Amino acid sequence: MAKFNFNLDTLPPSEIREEICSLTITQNVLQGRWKPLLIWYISLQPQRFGELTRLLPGISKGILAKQLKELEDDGLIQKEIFDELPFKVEYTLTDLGEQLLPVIAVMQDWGKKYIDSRQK
Amino acid sequence: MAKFNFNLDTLPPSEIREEICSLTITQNVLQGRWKPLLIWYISLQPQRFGELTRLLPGISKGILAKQLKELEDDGLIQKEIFDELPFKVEYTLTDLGEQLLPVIAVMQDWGKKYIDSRQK
DNA sequence: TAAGCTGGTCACAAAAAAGTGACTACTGTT
DNA sequence: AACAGTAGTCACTTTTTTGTGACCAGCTTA
Repeated sequence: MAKFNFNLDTLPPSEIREEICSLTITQNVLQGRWKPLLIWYISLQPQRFGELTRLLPGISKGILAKQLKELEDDGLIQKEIFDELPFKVEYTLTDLGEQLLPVIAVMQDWGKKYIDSRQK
Repeated sequence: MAKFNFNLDTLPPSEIREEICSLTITQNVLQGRWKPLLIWYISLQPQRFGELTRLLPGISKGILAKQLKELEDDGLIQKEIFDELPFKVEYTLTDLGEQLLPVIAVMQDWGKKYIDSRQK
């Protein structure tokens, strides 16, 4: 069953529907405990699978592989396999992934405001 | 057990830690299937409980009450009870909640880019 | 030869999130 | 008197997400 996230009985105007859809899409793409951090780390420099397990404490290989796969399927990151021995893999942001960086940046800005507001 | 989301054995520099923390805070505050939409609807105009159940198709009263409560506890929205009869309740954004609107806006911008990228 | 590195997959268990339906208590309408 | 609307709460079930530990195959180092 499709999730429209708006009421089909009293259909909102199309510009409202568009805002709801675009917001929900971004939310879904970022849904996952490690995804925002993964995108941010990969934006700093291309990252390898093993390096990400070291950067993120407590992440399991299973969920790391799964969330990387989902980010790849959503077109945010790409995977490059180097056939050197021992072989290695590098994850980098796609253009679409780069375009997501403003979202990460404003999230960080707001997080700092939140911390400030709690320290008063 | 606290979730630092960074590696305590090889502690990253403090400016990196700060970015990780602020990003994770914002992520946690927005975590919940309906929260971004709730914030957006409330930013359009003060909203009542019943109106929100009508705007959001399929949301249950239980989860709506829970997510509103969490947003209130996090200081993003405030609840005003009017003692008229029949009594009514209105939810509005706090200052901190208003400051979150840029996050919602860039999420919507990116969602539109994502839709465009998929239509090619 | 054994252990450690590379980057994973898989089945299962645990935890977290979300949904369901009944119930509350008050007022206004029919 | 019965039903609708106000805004919820509560116990329970279902669904989704995350974590756990074993396993794989090829290579390097001690």
